[in-house]
Amino acid sequence: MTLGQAIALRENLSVIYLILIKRICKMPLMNTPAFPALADSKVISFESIRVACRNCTLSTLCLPLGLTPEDVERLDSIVRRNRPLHRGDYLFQSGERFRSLYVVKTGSVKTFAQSTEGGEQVLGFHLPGEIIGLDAIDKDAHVCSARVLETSAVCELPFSRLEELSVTIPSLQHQMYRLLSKEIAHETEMLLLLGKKSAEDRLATFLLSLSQRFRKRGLSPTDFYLSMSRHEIGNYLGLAVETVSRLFTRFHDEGLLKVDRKHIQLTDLEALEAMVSHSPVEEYRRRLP
Amino acid sequence: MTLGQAIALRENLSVIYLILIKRICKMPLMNTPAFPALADSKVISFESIRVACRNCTLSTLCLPLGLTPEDVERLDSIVRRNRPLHRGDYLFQSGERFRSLYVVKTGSVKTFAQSTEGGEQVLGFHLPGEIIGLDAIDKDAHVCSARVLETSAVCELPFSRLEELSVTIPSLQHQMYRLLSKEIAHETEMLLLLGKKSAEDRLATFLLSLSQRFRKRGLSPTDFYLSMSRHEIGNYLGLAVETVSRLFTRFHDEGLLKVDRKHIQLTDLEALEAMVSHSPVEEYRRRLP
DNA sequence: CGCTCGTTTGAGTTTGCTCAACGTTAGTGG
DNA sequence: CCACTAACGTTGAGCAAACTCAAACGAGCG
Repeated sequence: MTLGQAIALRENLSVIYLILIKRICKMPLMNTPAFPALADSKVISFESIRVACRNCTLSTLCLPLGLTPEDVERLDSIVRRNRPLHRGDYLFQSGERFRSLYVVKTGSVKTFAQSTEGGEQVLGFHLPGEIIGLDAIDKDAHVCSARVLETSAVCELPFSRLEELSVTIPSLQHQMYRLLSKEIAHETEMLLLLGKKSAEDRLATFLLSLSQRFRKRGLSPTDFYLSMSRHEIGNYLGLAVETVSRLFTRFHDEGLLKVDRKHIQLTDLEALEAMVSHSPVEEYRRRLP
Repeated sequence: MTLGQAIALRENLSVIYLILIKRICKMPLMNTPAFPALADSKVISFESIRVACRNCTLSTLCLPLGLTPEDVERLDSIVRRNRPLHRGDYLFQSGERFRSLYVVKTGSVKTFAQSTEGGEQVLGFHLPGEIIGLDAIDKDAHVCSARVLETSAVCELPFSRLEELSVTIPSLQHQMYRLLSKEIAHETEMLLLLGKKSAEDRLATFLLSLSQRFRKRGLSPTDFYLSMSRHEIGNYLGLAVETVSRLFTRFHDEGLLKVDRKHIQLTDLEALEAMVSHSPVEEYRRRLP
């Protein structure tokens, strides 16, 4: 049971067999304290992931933010909701013609760039509500690849249609600008991370970033499962696998967190936050609601 | 005499005293093989940097790309051309309210983020035609600071007006999307650089990037002056000053380049390119015109 | 001329990498 | 259902790339 599936369950399926789920997942249900009481006898239907934008709880994170109901409807009409993808499936590969942006609906996706030596740099892990493919607009071709880390549902937004639509909906255009800008600002933070921070600082920052993103999605910020491997974390943070492993062990020993394979419990958020260096801007925002 | 000034001279001033310039700059004029014959007797007028977009040779690099003459005219009407800035002047500082995007017209600008420890991460060096401030749209506040590295002219584009305009000019909107996307793709490359590459690879990549950007601007790709200090280069590349210095010395000894203070001559581009690891996408693009 | 800043060079240190071994998990196929 | 295997994760030892500290030099500026 991973984050994406938990969200799928909570947000999109009205009725399921909890017990069935538990057996499928072979681990306790995480992040589902508010799981609705279950009574009926229907089995998971992956068709039900095809939720309209107006009913999607991710709409506050995704593109529809600030749009009128009518405009959301128009946006909804261009969204393609394909069948769920499975671990390892590609959303797109580097070099492919750019056609669509993708929004993670449930599950998680990693993006990565490849270099000639076969070397791979993980560029990001994308959680529900996050948009993928923005870097492909300029060259009209994907400059990185994207594969799903676990069974995931993804909305597809044909970019040409999105662009047409944004011509007629100024607030959508604004939202697009914000989205693109947010991505730039985020990568900027990553540059600071990779350029200046220590291994310890990097992992702490990574965990806190996940924590905050889970919180935004109404999930536990202190208790979650990682959908990516140690290798992928290390690659993302510019560290060797061994270093990541050792750091997890050390953090564990220092009482900062509990770690059991992919299951993470942040037991001392304060200490973890004290460990990372913040930018003054982040600092300022922290004091706001 | 630095790049920016050379461009200013070539592109914006119809008549100047070459000798006067030489004295001011106290070094030979670089990158000005096509310098127009000079005859008249007018002194530099910094007012003349106020070139309309339609006459600006940077328009192929900057926003007007692909716009009709009428639309360029409309874009031109919102551009503010302020007086030149001098070394160390701020375009904006982190935390400031976001009002405008800036396009370097002549000279060069560095952007950098600050962390609580007073640590500074240089995010980029911006040459003529390059746009600054795209990361501020989302939060409506600047998340990094920008200061000019040498006397520079900068066009200011009030973003609210630009946004209004882009609603009515679809090709401008498209251009904006491309621009934002390009920035993301560029930072992606930087992530790969900082995450995976060796010190040697980083400096080589940096020099080649400069080289290519100079070439695009019609300047010598092999003979140029750096407007930034070793310290700033090191900071940008995630290296210590000493490492940068040592690498320059080593590259020099290996016959890859000649370096005298800020004056760089790349004598063996091939070898330099062989040194850096390319992404398959870059590889593919390289084979195209 | 003397000051400061930027750069270079050397010496020693350290962080995080590489290599290697081993235990564990999960996926596969009989 | 279980055995097998490949991938993943942890741990240790040694190493090296790049950092820090220190000092000297040169350029540029008042």
